[in-house]
Amino acid sequence: MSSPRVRFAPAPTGFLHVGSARTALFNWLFARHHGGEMLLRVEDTDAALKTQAYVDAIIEPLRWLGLDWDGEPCFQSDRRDRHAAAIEQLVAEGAAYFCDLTRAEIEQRCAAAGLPAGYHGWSRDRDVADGPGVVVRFRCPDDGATVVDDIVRGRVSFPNESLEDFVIRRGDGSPTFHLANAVDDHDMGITHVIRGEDLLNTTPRVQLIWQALDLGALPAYAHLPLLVNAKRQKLAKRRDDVSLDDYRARGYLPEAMVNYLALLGWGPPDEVEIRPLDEIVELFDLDAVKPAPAFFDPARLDHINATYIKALTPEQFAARAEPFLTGPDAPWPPERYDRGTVEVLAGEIQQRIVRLGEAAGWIDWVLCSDVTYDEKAWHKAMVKGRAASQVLEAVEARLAADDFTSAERLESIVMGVGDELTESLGVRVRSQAPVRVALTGTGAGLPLWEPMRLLGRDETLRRLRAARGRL
RNA sequence: GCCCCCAUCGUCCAGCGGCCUAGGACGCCGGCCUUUCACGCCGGUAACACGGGUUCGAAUCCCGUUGGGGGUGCCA
Repeated sequence: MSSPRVRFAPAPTGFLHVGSARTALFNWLFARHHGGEMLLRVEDTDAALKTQAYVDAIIEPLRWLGLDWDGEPCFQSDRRDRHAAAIEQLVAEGAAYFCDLTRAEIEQRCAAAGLPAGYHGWSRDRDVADGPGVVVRFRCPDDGATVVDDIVRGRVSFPNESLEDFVIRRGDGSPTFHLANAVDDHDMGITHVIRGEDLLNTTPRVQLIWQALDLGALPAYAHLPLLVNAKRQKLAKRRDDVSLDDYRARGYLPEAMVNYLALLGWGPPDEVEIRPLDEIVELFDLDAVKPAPAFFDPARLDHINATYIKALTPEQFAARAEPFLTGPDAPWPPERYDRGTVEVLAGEIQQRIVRLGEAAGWIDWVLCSDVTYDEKAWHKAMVKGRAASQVLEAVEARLAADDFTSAERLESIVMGVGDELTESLGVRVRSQAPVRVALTGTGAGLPLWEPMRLLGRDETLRRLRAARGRL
């Protein structure tokens, strides 16, 4: 294939939808795989949508994902003159006509004529004059069929009689997206239109406009399977978790998100699913995309994200987790945060978290100055647990004599107390549980030894004494 | 209502007429490891929606049924 050119054409809606992100990704993968170009076109035919905030809401998530585009972003609203000229041409040639009917009037006419709801070409022969509030409608053929050749779906045929004369220019003079789409795709030299299946039904309209304008060869089309929720409905803003930025904020890694998104509707032939992007670029192609809708499965995303987090080096992890460990939501005073501490504990944290946002919950006891006891854990280890008081007393005494330079030694000291008490009392004594509750306030968490060394002798002893005093 | 799309384990993907006693991954269940929680490792569970064709042979091709979804705007 000779250097294709594709475009990602989102409508500015205030955020980037995961479904849009997947569309952007597939366009990008296709372009990169074939050494072509991907352009970014903001579909703001409704010019009110062209604000910097709306545009940033698209661009920033794309950058975060690592998807780049060629040239400057293009705005449909900047091309009003070109669209107006195309509309004028269609009217002049009789391919489109003016209409001044309101929705209510259209319904009345349907009812009066005993026809089902719809447009039925009501103004075709009314010779409406152009003016404020008057729309332009495209005259669709009454018979025959419009065929869409789709890379993912094959040939899809739409009977023209099922197409209504649709609006190509609104009452306020702005073009609708069908018109703008055809004109812009042509003018930008787009060779492949890759978008969601929800737009498949609009394609005959765009093609009809294309032909009426005599724009030459049509681009190839590929309609990607929809991303759906657990109930198999199209992912929607109102009911589903669809904002890409929200995923970022919770601590999903962009490379994990991209990897997961690539797997919805496509799979590598060798079945290796978690892999670097450059390999995906190499393996990806549109003819391997499946037509069936795909469930956006948070559990699978979690697994992939967790896998990527585990693969980070301690330094990388500490750097990437930092935004989640500093800032106003951090549970510890800012001056107690220390990246070095995170690096030392990174490996242990990485194997326990799914999202970066969970990191704080595993190390708060190391960075906070006070311990908050979980009462259930306290009861289990200190009240029901065997010989808690003796364990704490012995551990405290032996730790007082240690210099806290070796986590390994700290471990053997604490575990040794348990073993000795087990021996002398003749029952199994677990020394770790009461020490853990004393130091961390909870019954489960990171291995204690390295954090103890980091905490230092004074703080460790202070916490042990505090717990003993509470018994 | 009308138009369009879709149909392999619960989920995502492999399979593109014989290699299929249908493969991998997630999830789930069980075991091992472990003086916390996890990770890791091992094992198990589970699908070609149904009915007709075509063919020596069908998960793979065709038709129908059923089921699901999308569209049906002066949104995109």
